[in-house]
Amino acid sequence: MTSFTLFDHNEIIRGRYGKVAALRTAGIEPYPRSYDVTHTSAQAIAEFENFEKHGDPARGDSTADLHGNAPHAIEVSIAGRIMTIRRMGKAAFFHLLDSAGKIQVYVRPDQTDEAGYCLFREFLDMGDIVGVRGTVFRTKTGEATVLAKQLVLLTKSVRPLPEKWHGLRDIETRYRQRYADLIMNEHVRRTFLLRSRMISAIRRFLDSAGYVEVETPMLQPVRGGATARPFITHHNALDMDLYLRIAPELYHKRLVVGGLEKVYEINRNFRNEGISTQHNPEFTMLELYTAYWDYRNTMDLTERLLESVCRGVLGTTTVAYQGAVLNFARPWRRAKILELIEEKLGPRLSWSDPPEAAARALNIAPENAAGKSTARLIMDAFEQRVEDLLVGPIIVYDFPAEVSPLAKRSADEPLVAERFEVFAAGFEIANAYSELNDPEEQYHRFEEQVALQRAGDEEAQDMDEDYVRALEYGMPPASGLGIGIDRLAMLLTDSPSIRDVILFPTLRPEVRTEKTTNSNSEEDGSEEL
RNA sequence: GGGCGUGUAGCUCAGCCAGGUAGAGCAGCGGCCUUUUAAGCCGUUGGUCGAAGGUUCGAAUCCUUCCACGCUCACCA
Repeated sequence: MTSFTLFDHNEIIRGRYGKVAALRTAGIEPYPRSYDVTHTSAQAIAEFENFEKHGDPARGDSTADLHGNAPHAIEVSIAGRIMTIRRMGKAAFFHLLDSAGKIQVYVRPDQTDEAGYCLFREFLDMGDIVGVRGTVFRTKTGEATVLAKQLVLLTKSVRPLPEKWHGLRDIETRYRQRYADLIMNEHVRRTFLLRSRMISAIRRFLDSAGYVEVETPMLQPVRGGATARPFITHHNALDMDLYLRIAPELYHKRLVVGGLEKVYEINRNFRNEGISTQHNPEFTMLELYTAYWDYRNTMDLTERLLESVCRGVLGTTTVAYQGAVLNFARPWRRAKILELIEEKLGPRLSWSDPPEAAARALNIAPENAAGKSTARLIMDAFEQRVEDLLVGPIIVYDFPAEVSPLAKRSADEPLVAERFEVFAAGFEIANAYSELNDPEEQYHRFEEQVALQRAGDEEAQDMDEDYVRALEYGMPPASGLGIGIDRLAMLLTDSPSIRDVILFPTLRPEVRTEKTTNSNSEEDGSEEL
């Protein structure tokens, strides 16, 4: 039996370890090194169906018959995990799962090699990974099936798969054991394949538009580029605290100063804030910057980019999300925040209204409005009462400069920043602006952030003197864009939670009740605060 | 952080309201079966009922606390 104890070894697992030992005794390696695969499941089926339709014109055609001995049958070598087994006395069918999907295999003693047949009879279980070489035929129920001529074990599985009909449902187990989730749930495999294709499509679009992909620091001495609470870590050799980045923005604009006129990065940001169906502590952002553009140009780019990604990934610009239908075909509606406030909530406001008047018009109780600026009051109302109503995609623009410390002010309205966000299905998927490149004004805006920090705002940004120094060299007019990759993936895969599009979402550590070991030496009664 | 909900066999779930020997299906194990599709048929093993306290003659069930997860509100992207 097994010589070690681990996790929750039960009767089934102990029995399977027994099989591993028995395999070795029988001279069969349970974990061999490699296998020569010629076809995926999908390729094998496609090739067979093509053969059925057209035959082999060069040599006369025949599909393999019941006994698999037609002269010119399609021969394949496939590999994958056994998902279901139907044993019928001496013969059996099983389904094999590989990266392309499932394919059925037929084993019978008069066709399968003796070693392979014996292996199947004596040792194989659901979950095992095997290699099959054989010919493709069609069963009497019409399924393209590989008649196994040779069958070999590639990896013995010792842990039983979840139930074959209901699959793995428990949400916590699905996130913690994503490997089991991926094995059992086809829609999960599809979701993550689509996410990967989506990111590829974005890279293709930007690469062909002349953007340079860059990598900028994750470990930052100064926090900036967004309003958010950071994670703090420590570097031992330098003996200094560092922030995990909340945004790469300030580094990208340094690169624009340096003459990289079109840059982008698709990478992780970290924000030490709440977790929800739309928030994971680490999440993936696309950020890009274009010299000589303002936010109008970036609006156009955003539309073209997302339309192209939808077409490339879904084959259409129409996206069905949780019952809503969105169309990403250009052009999208564009509306100012104040327009939408009036349209959805009624009052016609101006950024220069006194806060008391704005609060009154928005029906905000005086105790909730105390000390807040007009900009803050309007943004609160927008975020709480308008965003959810925006099916979109819609470009919402002209945000208050007060909440946009890195954005350029509007030429004709100094309280307003040239900034827009894209909303789709009620949540924000993009944020962009004309970049502030006046070093003196940037310095003063940082000073305002520092003042907010002193007043207790944990999300306010740091003064970044090196960034101001870079602006002093001169940054060309430029416009940047950030797109939340996870949220875009949610939209395109119709996923209700961000955790459905992140392979390993952040979870509390699993507490294991250890049945098999007794060495709880760390039991020291130390208390968490 | 607040509110609501969930946690029972490896997996999917009953049982809890109205306390009285812990159940089913799948998986496993032993049989039968050479074209099955959740294969079928016969037999059978498997559980500290999330954890710890309490009430009770007796707790999966009632009470308290704690843990994990989900939904939701607050905060954020």
